[in-house]
Amino acid sequence: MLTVKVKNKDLYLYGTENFSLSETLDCGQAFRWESDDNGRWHGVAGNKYLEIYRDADAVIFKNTSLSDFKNFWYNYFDLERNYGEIIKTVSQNKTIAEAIKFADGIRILNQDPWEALCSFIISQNNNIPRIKGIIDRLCENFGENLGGYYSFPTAETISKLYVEDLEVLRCGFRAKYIIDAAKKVTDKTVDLEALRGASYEVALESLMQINGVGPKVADCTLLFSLGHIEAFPKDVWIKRAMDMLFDGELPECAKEYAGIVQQYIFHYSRIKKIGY
DNA sequence: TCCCAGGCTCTCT
DNA sequence: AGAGAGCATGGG
Repeated sequence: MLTVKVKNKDLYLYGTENFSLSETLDCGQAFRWESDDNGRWHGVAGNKYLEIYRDADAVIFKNTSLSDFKNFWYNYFDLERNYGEIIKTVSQNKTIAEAIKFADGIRILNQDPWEALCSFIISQNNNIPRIKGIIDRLCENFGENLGGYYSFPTAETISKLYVEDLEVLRCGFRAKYIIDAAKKVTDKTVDLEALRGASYEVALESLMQINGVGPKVADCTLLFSLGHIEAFPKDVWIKRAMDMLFDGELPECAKEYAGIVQQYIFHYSRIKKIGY
């Protein structure tokens, strides 16, 4: 049972279960969060800067109003979803139960769809430090200055640019993909918001109209921003882990929650270095 | 230095 | 329809 208190402009959230900030914010689903030496996380989402950390019995949202929490962060951190129940269901499989022991506090973020799409286009054939650097430069050069931090630039803003304009990002061959995505999102060739209610198959096909968007990038967008938790992004780690642990096929009890289970297995496979 | 990074496109069978 | 090269860039 979640309860909330506001003290001195900060919001205290009590009663959270299965909510680890580090497991959630540092598992490769979002690229704009950093932690400091004290284990406090700070980042930008929804044009808002947030500092967030945990003390003995609360998750503390610094300088956050009740309305910002209710209208934005509650959904962003997927606090409505009962992860305990999902873990119970998918733990019918012993291997999944074992994997979850290593990170039972992962939550799937509900990010802005355009930001997720653009970020995962940048992520292809790339590594996390560089992905973060490119996204930082994207926001600093084309986002809005919100007072020491920058918003993620809108698709409309990017749609008006040329490949040469993106040279400051040093993102290589991905620049043309970013611009194609921005154009198709802006002119509603790909109507991102409409994909929330679309079937998984329709949504996947729609996203893959974009040059540079294949199954992996499309699945990440669907999972991390559009509420399609049945999406199952398949990267090199997951492919190896799936072959080793499940002979390539997800157990029946996990299929409804494939995307969430994917995160548990991804985390587990990297800790255990499965396939190496 | 050289290898590779949470892929995708293009080309060639 | 399946396999493999090439892609921009820079961190380790």
